[in-house]
Amino acid sequence: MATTPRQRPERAARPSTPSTASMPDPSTPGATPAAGATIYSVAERAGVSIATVSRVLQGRAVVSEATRQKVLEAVDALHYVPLGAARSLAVRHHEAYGLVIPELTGPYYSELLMGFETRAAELGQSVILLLANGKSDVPSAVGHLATRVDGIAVLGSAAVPPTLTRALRGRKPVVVIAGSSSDVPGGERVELVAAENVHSSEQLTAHVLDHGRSRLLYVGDPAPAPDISERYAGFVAAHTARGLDPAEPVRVPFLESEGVAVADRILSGELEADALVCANDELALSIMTRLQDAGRDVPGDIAVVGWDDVMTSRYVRPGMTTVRQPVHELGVLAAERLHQRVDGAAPLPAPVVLPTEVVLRGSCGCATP
Amino acid sequence: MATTPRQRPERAARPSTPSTASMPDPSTPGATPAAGATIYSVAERAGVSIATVSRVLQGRAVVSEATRQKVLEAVDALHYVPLGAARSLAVRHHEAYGLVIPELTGPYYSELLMGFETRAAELGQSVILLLANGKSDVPSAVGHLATRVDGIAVLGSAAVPPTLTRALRGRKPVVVIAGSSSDVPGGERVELVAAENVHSSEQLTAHVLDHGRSRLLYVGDPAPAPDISERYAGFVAAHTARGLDPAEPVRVPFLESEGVAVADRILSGELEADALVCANDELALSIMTRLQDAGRDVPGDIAVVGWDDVMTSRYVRPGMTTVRQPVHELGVLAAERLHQRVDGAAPLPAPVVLPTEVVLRGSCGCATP
DNA sequence: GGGAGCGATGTAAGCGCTTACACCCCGTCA
DNA sequence: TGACGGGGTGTAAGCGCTTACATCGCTCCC
Repeated sequence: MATTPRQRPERAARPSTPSTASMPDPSTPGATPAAGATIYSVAERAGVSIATVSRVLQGRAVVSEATRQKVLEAVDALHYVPLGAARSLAVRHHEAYGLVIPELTGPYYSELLMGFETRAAELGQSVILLLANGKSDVPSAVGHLATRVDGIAVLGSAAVPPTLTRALRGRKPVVVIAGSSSDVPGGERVELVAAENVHSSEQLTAHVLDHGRSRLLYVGDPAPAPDISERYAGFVAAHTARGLDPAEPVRVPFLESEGVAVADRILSGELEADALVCANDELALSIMTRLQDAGRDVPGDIAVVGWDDVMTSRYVRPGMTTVRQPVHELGVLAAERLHQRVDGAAPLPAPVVLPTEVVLRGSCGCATP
Repeated sequence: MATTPRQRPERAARPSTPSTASMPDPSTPGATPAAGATIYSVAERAGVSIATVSRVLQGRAVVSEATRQKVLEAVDALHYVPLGAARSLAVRHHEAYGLVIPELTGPYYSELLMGFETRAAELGQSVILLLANGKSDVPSAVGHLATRVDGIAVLGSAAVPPTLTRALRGRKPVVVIAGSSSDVPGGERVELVAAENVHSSEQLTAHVLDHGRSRLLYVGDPAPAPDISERYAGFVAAHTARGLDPAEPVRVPFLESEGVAVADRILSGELEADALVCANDELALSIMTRLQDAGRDVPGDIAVVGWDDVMTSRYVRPGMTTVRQPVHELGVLAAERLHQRVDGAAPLPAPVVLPTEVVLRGSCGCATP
């Protein structure tokens, strides 16, 4: 065998830890080295330089078939697993995108995440997930995330955007999902993707009005979430269009328990309505069930509609009338935009808005079950 | 200003790209550098060495308050975002764990993921998510994941385990969630965490039998998923314990549409039963709804029970009798174990099994709504 | 008054990759 | 027959951090 030049001539001998006799000597031939193999050990074993090993592994440079085989064998024999961090450092890309969402209850976030992950994976990017709820210091968590990704997608409702830009310092491309432009203060490197809200909410509200209902209540708090306030705007618009006076929203958090409370306020007469337009399906479902359990007829006595089209909305009777959002596509789009941006594309000047679809079932008064 | 020694004396001048005039000169004072600030620029601006900057940022070494302030100011002024990859390389830890699950439909995976992410975040670790379904080459995806994490948690049903160990080459700690020991071939660095299945399934089945039912069917395919086959084992055990003959499982995939098909086979008389023990709630719910829509009485004519206790199971009437699993805890536990293992702990020799809880509602024949 | 001791900081050696560039060896062609 | 070209490989310079170790002033105490 030709004298292989030391691959890393100056490399000091590993600081010899006063090794106990029980530690197997990594250099023992045949023994699996306790610590991971590196590109150096692979190169040495294959009798080539580290550059060649890298070329084989990256697969984007010409290497003779014989050499390739030698390298692959060495990789296999040594159980070589490359160190991603070293590659990232060298190529100056993390090859990962961050996704920040509040939590993962209900199908909305899951769908979004699946879309995002799927597209990211296709693009060869890993996904690092950050759940904002329950974190005491979200900005610093996002800051830490920024440390390890090439771009970040954030849900508008994640309560991050205001502080986000500061945390990121405009350093990385950011895509805000289902947020409003008001979330983008400096806004240079931030862009928006969202599902349509105002129009479909107006449409849904108009539909309920068409059923002859006149005292509609909007249930859910528009304040914190931009998409909810857009939906309320649609609710208002539908009223205004017919010269009606929209009621103030019934501001409650999006919790099943809150829905029950709202239903109780209706049952007690505190709240009066013949139709409820709810900010999401969870709310709508818990209200409807409570009303029914108390003997009220839905939609006979009171109509109830929701938003999101969760699975349960198909199963309850009457079926819940609601609005389906292209959530999966939203996730795909976010990943896609991030990729473009990392590739050097300029941020889109205007938000991308995906269309939604009103799903009519029985709870609004339609004849469908 | 004292002559600051060049921080990186030998550092060659950046290979001057034949820069077009349109590119702003990064060195222009006041201008935000186009490329990210590094620890060097921060050190230079603060008039200290990079070591000091690092110390301030890591916060675990004594630095005088004055110096700390100078550094923090520089960090702020330059919008410095550290490069995680460089840190990872230096500290020789990715500070991230991988989680491999099939997909994200239903609350099961979401809960698991939330538990995992929560605990991982507490431990200062990022979570890289990999959805196995839809990936054409899962082993290579897992291999790539292994490149960037210190340990991996995999769902037993993710169809990964058989190939997983090979992909990882025993290089990283692995925790298999809700898998069976048979998933662990070489098994050296792999350990298992799971929810109890056999006993609670036996208990649930016995409960249904106690309602006076005698012709029970098990719906769902035990073959691919270890947890499902354990549940079927419990079904069998309950029968055997009373000298009854358990029916062969009705092997169908876990899809709503399949549930509808099963219901149709019952309605047509092809399948005969007075109680259905379903592998999960999705199946149970779609079957029950279909039967009801066709005029059958549940539980009068036929009882239906599920597994998982999804949200819908609380909303349907009758409520779905089911089994609640400590899914969140499973996620927490997986992250916890991974952390221990990365810390040097030995793999647990025996699987950790968390208890589950039978939730009785009306669909089994109980008086509860 | 001159160490010893210590807090604060700087120096420099890596961490394990990627890749520009140099080089070598042959086959070709003028 | 020698210049040329090009495929295949090696050399070495980073990528941006962390951290062991060296250094530098001080204060403190004998």
